[in-house]
Amino acid sequence: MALLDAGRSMGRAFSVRELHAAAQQSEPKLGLTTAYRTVERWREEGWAEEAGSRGGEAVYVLCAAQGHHHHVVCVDCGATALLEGCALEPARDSARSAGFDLLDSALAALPARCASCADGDGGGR
Amino acid sequence: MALLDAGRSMGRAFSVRELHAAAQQSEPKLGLTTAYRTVERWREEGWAEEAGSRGGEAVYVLCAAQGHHHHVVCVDCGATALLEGCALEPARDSARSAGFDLLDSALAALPARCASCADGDGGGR
DNA sequence: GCAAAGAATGAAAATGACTTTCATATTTTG
DNA sequence: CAAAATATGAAAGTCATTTTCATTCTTTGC
Repeated sequence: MALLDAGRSMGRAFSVRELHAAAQQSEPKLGLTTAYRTVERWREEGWAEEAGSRGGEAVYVLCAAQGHHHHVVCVDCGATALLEGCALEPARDSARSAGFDLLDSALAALPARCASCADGDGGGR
Repeated sequence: MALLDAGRSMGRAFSVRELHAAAQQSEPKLGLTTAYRTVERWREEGWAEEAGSRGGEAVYVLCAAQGHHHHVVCVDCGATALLEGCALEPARDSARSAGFDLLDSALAALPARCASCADGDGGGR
């Protein structure tokens, strides 16, 4: 599917509209509605995670790994990295002792800033 | 200000619309626009943090503490708790070694589920 | 093959949160 | 008290996301 190729080839977090634009280069008549529906399905099936929003649009990341893992996502340019190990365990313990269960699903993409965006490079995007 | 009273008295995360509805009980002609403007200002000034969204609406928490701290927020009922210590330091270190800086501002409210919502109580709200 | 049933698609319309605009009221300041 | 600055609300506008609905691909059984 053109959308999947497009998603993989951008290598960073993307909004549905960006994904749609990229996919249209190989599949010109692909509709925006389908892009929304497809990303939603990816999310339900665990292939993608919502990673906050940029400029009013929700952005998503394709999951590199299955199972328990966390990404870090640059809020400026969308660059991502996979975190090693379970860096959130201490937070989870702390939450548990307050009577809460951290939601891994919602924490799969941690907002951050990558080095080049921090430098004011403007990064990519 | 009626909005501040309303915010404090709900004791959980709230959307702008909920805050507006609550505040209107004591100030019937208060407009929704003002509620949006006020919450935005709270956020700029550090009195409130955005805590994700529920049902398409952004939700906010009033900050109990100033400075470095993290809340945990139930995505179902909006209940909140303040986490002790710097439970996110390990995650920050892990991110740093990948070349990213975690954004505290965006992580001030960690999505979770409180005990009563996990039990299927439906919690509050 | 081939027709009926089901799923996927896209264009256009609808929804709804949030923002802007603009004219009015309220506060500040001298 | 008048002039300037600021806050307010109603209505209109914006824009991402969803729905609707008619059409087009896929199945599946025969």
